[in-house]
Amino acid sequence: MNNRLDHTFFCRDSLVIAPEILGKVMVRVLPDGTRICVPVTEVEVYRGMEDLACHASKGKTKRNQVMFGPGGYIYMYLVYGMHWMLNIVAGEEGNPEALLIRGAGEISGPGLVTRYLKLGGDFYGENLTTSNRIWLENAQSINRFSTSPRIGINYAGEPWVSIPWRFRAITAFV
DNA sequence: TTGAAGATGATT
DNA sequence: ATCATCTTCAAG
Repeated sequence: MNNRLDHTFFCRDSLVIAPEILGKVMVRVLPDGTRICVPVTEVEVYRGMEDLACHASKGKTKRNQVMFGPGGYIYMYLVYGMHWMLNIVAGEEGNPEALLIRGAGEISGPGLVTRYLKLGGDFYGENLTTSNRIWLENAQSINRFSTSPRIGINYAGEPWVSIPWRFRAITAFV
């Protein structure tokens, strides 16, 4: 009974994955063996070189290179000098897309999610389909969700600031 | 080598 | 509305 989501789930268009990943269960095993299981409740899609809000839009760099690989890997990065962001790489190899995890369980906010799950830079490049310390398990997806523009990306300009690529589970249905 | 700008969160 | 805090990347 292996319930873990595999590459067939992650190696698809991020816009297809986004609504489906809501409600899937993130499992984190701490060094002491403690297991934290929380459903994903909010994500944002960063999709391809043309998306000026996506870190991959300026080309491949040491920091964003994992996004250019196949889906199912973790892209971690630090913002504002203090908050680690957890992203799940999506799509086929060569197609830089990722889902920023903005909410999980009762936690709201991408920086708080990584703090709660004890995730940092050492998770950069982690393979979600084989890792023994973090993965996603299948569960019924949330079929009630809302979409809205992404947060904190005003620098990207139109149409990227307005495009509704933020997907939130409606709390009452989580 | 340097500097400006962040995919935020807590506080005023 | 402001600030903490520091890596990344592009410019010089």
